[in-house]
Amino acid sequence: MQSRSPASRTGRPRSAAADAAILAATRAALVELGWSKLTLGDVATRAGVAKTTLYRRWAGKNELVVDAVAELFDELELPDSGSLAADIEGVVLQFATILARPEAKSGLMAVVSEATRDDALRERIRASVVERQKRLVLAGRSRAQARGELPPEPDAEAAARTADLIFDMVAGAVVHRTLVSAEPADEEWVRSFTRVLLQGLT
Amino acid sequence: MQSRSPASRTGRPRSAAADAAILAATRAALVELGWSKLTLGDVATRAGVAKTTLYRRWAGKNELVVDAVAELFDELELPDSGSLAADIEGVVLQFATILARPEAKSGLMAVVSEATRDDALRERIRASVVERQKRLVLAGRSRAQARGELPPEPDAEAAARTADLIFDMVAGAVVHRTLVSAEPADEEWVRSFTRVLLQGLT
DNA sequence: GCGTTACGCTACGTCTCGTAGCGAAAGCCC
DNA sequence: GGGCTTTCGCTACGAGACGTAGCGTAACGC
Repeated sequence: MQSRSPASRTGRPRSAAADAAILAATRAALVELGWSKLTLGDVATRAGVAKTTLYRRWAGKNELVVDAVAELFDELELPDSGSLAADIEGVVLQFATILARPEAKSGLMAVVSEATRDDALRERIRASVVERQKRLVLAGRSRAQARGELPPEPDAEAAARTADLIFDMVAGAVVHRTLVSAEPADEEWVRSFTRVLLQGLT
Repeated sequence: MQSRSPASRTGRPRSAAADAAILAATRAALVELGWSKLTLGDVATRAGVAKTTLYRRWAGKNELVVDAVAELFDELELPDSGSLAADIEGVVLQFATILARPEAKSGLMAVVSEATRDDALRERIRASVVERQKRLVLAGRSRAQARGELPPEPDAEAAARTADLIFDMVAGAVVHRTLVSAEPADEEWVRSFTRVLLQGLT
């Protein structure tokens, strides 16, 4: 969602239902057609809105798909399973499950690819997907430090670097396993991965 | 390159120079235009061939870019630096350097995205990029095992699984760091990453 | 009711796609 | 050299998506 200018309190308000319908239609189109064959005209028809309405809210296909996919990851939550290993396994498995869905698979990588030449788009992805879910890493770590499973970081900067590294390793490995190797990131794989990661962090 | 039927020994042979020119033109177009704005007509013009010639050799944009990008990774080689940590750091840094190039960035992720709905394309990627470079993991490991830095695997199946896991972790982390986090995978980052990975494997 | 903004609809020029058809060129074999 | 086969360059084409403009209507706040 782009921040509409807060001064605009007059006139007909934008339909929130239309936003939801458009994003849902985008995901449905991603499932059926994939990124490359998805057209904005088709999305508009599915959502029951005019094509012009769609263009008034999003700059293009890229921004629309980022918003549609970002919602998928909001259902992630950190389980409170008592041990760091189980916490990581739980979150990684959830992440893998979401990423296995076709709308996430074909949508996410496509916009990441586009973002290599579009700074604004990359920032949009970072803010609405990555930074939003980094909370899981931070919460899991502080919980583990309270239990004494992880050593405290020497300073704030090092803590941020480590969190970034963990995020890159977790997200990267799951994405590569799922999309490139095209093998399921199932429980057995998650256990092996967690063991390597956890042993490396202590 | 698709395997032309070996029985066709008659007629005018295909120009090998044209193949090279097309792949080079594809990389140049990826640099200047990126994936989404790259058109096959433009590539043909750059390469100095007719558009029809291009369609006679490749099924479409996806296959062409896979071949063009795959060549980039052939320059990877395993340094013989004496220790496993230095070997890994060297390869990861090479990989990161290649991936930082714009033609690799925008091309690779785009075809991976397309491959989520195209089994043949995914297999093409796997064969010409992933499987081709997995040699580095295998060579590095056997060398480290000979030096006693890594324990021998119990059986062949477990060895293959571990190799796959390592590949997913290395490639995934570098890709995520470079493309999503959009931070350089420089020497400092590579050292941190290698430390975590290596400690997790022993 | 009045001003303002969002909406649906239609129409349009532009671009890329992928293919078809043609004559010419470049090899092999006799 | 002549014939056969396949590739090549070129042109042209219909199809489809893009993104925008213009218009009349609908929905809100004051």
